Amino acid sequence: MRAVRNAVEAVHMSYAAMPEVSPAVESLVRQVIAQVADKWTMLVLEVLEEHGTLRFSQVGRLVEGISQKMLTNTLREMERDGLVTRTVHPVIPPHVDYTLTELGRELSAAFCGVWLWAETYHGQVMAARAAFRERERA
Amino acid sequence: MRAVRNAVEAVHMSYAAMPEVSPAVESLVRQVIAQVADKWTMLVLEVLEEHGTLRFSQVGRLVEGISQKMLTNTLREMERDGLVTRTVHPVIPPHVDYTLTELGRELSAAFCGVWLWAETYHGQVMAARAAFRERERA
DNA sequence: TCGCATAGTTTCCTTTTCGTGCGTATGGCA
DNA sequence: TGCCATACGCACGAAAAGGAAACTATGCGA
Repeated sequence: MRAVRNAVEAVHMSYAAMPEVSPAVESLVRQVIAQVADKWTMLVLEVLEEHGTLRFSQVGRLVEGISQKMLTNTLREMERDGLVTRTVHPVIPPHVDYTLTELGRELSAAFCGVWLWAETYHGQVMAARAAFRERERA
Repeated sequence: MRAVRNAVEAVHMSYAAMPEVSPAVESLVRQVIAQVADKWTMLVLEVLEEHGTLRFSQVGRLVEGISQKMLTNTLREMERDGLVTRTVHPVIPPHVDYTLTELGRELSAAFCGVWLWAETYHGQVMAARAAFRERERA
């Protein structure tokens, strides 16, 4: 949080001088972040942002590596948190659509920075890992 | 990835027309993201960004809720990935400092968007959850 | 001489996570 | 008369995550 304020206000002010966020809000935010920063959530968010409305199995194919169970769980949680809307067409065989809500699209945009970072620096991360392995072999 | 390109280029172009990232790079990026989006990593990143250089136990106190074991693991992984530098002062009792690298600071900045999102919208998330509980009680 | 401080490591144990496989409803197709 | 397709829910078990506590080394102060 305070890190966020830093970036937003773009200043080097004394930390002690900054207004404190209430601990309750702080813990809520942490909780929300911990859930939302989940690996599958991020990936589902991305494919929905990319492709718009998708069916259950389409998401499953696009995310790749996710099991049906985790796909169900992830989509449920995202629906619960208001990130996606779930539309059931009561036909047989079943047909269910998922779409990002405005909240979901905002979150996806917020994650862009992280995706960019990963794209930009994953080479450096790999290099760091190689160097680390070298060092610890001694 | 393509979502990132979208944001960066700020266009509504056909997805098919966009240059594809190689699957190898794609999977690397996913792997890096999955590791880096870890709950403890994010929190450690935040306190180090806030406070600059910190000792092991200082990080432990500031992160709050983390066990010694997880703190060790998290810091090791972050060092391995080149996010922090670890400086050992060979004295007794031991004294070890941790500082964000440039890479770590960049990542921290990239996460700012997510922190901001959480701060801005956690109320809406809570509301969505309450509404969801209502709905499923039927 | 006792024990405290520091940054871990290691062991043991519990909890959580996750994959796999099976069941389900039913209209349409062979 | 089967059997497939779709979007799950459920149960079992393996694997991993994670917490608690003990143990390390050792100079210094009481």
